[in-house]
Amino acid sequence: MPATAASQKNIETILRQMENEGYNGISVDCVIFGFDEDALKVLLIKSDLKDFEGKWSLLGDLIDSKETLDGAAYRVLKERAGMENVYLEQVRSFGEINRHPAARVITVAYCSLVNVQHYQLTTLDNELHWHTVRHIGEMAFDHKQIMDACYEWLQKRIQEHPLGFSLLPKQFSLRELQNLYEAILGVKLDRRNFRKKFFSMDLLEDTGEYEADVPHRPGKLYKFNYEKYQLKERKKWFGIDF
Amino acid sequence: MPATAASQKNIETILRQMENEGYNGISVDCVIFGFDEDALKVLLIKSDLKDFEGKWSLLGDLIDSKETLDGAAYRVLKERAGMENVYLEQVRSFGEINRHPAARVITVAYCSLVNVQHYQLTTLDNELHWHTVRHIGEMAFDHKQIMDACYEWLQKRIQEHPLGFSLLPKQFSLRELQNLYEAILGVKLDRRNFRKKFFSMDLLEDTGEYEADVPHRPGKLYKFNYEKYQLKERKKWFGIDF
DNA sequence: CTTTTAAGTGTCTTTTTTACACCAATTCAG
DNA sequence: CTGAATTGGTGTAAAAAAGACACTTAAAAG
Repeated sequence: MPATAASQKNIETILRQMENEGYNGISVDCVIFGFDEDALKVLLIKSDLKDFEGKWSLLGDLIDSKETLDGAAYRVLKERAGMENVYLEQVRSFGEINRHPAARVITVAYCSLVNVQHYQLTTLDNELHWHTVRHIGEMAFDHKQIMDACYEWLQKRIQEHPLGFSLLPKQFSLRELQNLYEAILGVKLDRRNFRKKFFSMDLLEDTGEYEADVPHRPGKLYKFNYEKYQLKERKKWFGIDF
Repeated sequence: MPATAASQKNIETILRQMENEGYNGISVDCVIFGFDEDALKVLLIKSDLKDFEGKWSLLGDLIDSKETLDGAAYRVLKERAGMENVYLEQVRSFGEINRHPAARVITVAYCSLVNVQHYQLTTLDNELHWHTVRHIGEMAFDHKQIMDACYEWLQKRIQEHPLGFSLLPKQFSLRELQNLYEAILGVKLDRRNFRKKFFSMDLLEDTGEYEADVPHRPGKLYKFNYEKYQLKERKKWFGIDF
């Protein structure tokens, strides 16, 4: 039986047979971060393995031999969370020998950031939930370790690439943007310097509109100018520093 | 037949059988960069596959189900190049469906930097050679693409971590250090600013000795203070910029 | 109309980066 | 022995970026 994308029923059987034949399994695991109520969340699913009953795990599956790594990651996201049009990036692979109880499985971790509001989880998926990153304890497999690695990757990545805007509505206030960065980076930033920095990058476009339904002075709404960002040739800059 | 570390003779047979049974293979490939005569080199081996006769390839092998990813990478380096005590880092995985002609093989790329002088290749290994990175053309498999990705990774990595010192003798002049950075980054750097930057990091230790056998004024020799580097707590610094 | 909350703004200081030029030490060629 | 060639070693000024910091304004809630 090939190591194909398997239904959840027989995955343990497949893995055990694969193990007996001396093969390695390969899977992808998706770490989907979302942002809601000023806190960073991550999308987890109840583990379907007896060994990890009650524990939470990442969205993953074995890779089919007819799909690419990226393809498998997108498929998992669609099959297990109904998510499409999400931008995934590979973080790294994890290959400790006993990381999976049933067999030797090497996994490739993928990471993404989405707007929680854009992906209302169907109530059918009551095994699928957003968890506040700060409050997550033990997880199934080595998934805590994978999630931590992805979180560190994200903190670095978001400082160098405009990932954050996918977590915000199309139009957002600078407060929302700053809350997002503070939640992900885990620090407080100076409001004035934050604004100065973003305005100097010249990638935010004033929409002329204002926040509504806030119990205080409403802020201007901006949108991110992706075209301008694409045009800016990536600054190769050489700042040796360690 | 398990997907174990296989002798070169039957690797194609193993792969074909694995392919027939619907399994994915997993390999590691090592991109070993070295520095010699002011040029960046990479260690390549003649491909052992008929499909790629005469082409150069990275040092790689299938992963055994009883070894970790890192372990496999270190084993490959020892078995195929006789290298030990090398620091390897995982870069990322490559999983295009047809990247290997005999079967579906996903590979995890590892990267390192070594001092070419420390690893004289035995003349027995006349299939193993250092190649100037700038001059490399076509390679076997998707190994050119992997090497390019590792090269980009290296350029970024060396600006944030003191990888470069493993390519230099224990004691080195600032010119040697600068040549190294210029070779890897592919740019010319201002000599005075380069020196200022490195001295301000306070990680170079004056040995009191001087270069010898140079056809010009000899420079002071320094060594890198790894202890001091370890002590410096990693500066988590928040400089949003893209 | 008072309180609360966050929006919006500007300046000064410090740090970092960049640009740039001269004299000194050594080898080599003649 | 001398001059040419080559690289070592140094400092400063200007520009850019980062960091610290306080007050007025707009809206909502009571």
